[in-house]
Amino acid sequence: MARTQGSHSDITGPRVREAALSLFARHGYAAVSMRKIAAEVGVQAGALYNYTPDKQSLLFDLMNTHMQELLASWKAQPKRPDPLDQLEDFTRFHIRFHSKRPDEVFIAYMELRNLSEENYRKISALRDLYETQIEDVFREGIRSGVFDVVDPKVASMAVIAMLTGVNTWFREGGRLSLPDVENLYCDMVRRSVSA
Amino acid sequence: MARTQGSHSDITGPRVREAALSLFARHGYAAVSMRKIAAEVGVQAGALYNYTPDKQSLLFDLMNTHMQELLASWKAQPKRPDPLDQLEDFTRFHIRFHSKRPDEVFIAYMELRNLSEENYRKISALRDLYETQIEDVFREGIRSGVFDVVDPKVASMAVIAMLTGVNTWFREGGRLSLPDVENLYCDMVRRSVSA
DNA sequence: GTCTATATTACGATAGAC
DNA sequence: GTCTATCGTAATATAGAC
Repeated sequence: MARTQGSHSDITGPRVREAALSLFARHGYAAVSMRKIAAEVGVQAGALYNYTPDKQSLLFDLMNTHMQELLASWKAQPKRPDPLDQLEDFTRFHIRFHSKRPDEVFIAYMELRNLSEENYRKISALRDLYETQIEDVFREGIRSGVFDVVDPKVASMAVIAMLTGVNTWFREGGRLSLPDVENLYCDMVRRSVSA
Repeated sequence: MARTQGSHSDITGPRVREAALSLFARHGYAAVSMRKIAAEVGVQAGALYNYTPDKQSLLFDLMNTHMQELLASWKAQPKRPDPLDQLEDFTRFHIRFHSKRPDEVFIAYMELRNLSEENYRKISALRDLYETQIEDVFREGIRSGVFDVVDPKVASMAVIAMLTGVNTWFREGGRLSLPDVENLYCDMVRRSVSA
């Protein structure tokens, strides 16, 4: 782990972010010191400040990058016309995207309160934007009559909570494969809101 | 807040727990110092150690009490014979119990990683016990044919995640009353698993 | 039972040498 | 770009006076 002197700006930068991601996810932002991040990277604590102005920015960058990628990924998906298909697509997308990034997801949900006020507002806005993606699907499906949903906002929160919960128990190589899980949740989600 | 000297063992004890509960929920276990808890109670930091051997025990006590009360409360409920009714009862119970204790719930979900290994095992066992309560309902309903559920374990995790998610957005006095929310979730939960 | 005082350790961040 | 060294602050926990 320990290294002697040398210049590695192009390598160290990403490694700082990776180390922070992993340590924040495992122990929590408040419990992880800059010294520990530095030790994981293999540099001294002072060297980290070549890559981030402070610890708070490190946290914000991780959460912001995650949320931006989440939104961009969803918007890049081909959109099928039937709201029932859109709901299935969202379900599979959400499970797949989140299961591939357990650390990012964990941080995005657990460390909101450790953001500065301004940073919190920015991340919250991105979360709201993501929630309206599925909310809009519900509204469209209510209008067209394929969904029997009284409150699209509540339905959105319920479905997202249910899907995000997969990350708390699913492990690759366990009893169920990821496609198995996707199919089970597609079934439950569709039935919970179908007319 | 600050007080002069005096003996208040019967009052201070609960106040220490209350202060820790509120502060841990708002800022996170790792971000809250014993000094801040003491300040909230109105004593000096050293005085806290009359009521807890250390900070870790304070966290464990809060989580353990919460989980014990959760299990005892559910088991004290009258049990109706039909699994469909049991599912509705569980849904209403879970939402009601959790919405009344937002701080305890928040800590129970967010601070697992700050428990010592031994304490983590104890809390985990209590969580498993709670999860099997609804899992057993599903198994019974599958046998009797009222549920169409392929995997009762997955269905349990899905339903619990969905219900616990209510705490992230529901606020008393908002657009919806708690009975409104209960009804909406009862509907979704029942339909997601019914034959 | 609570206080003051303190031992010991660690924190985030910065300065200046190389 | 990274190092060593350090500033100023705050952490958990304990000791002994009242």
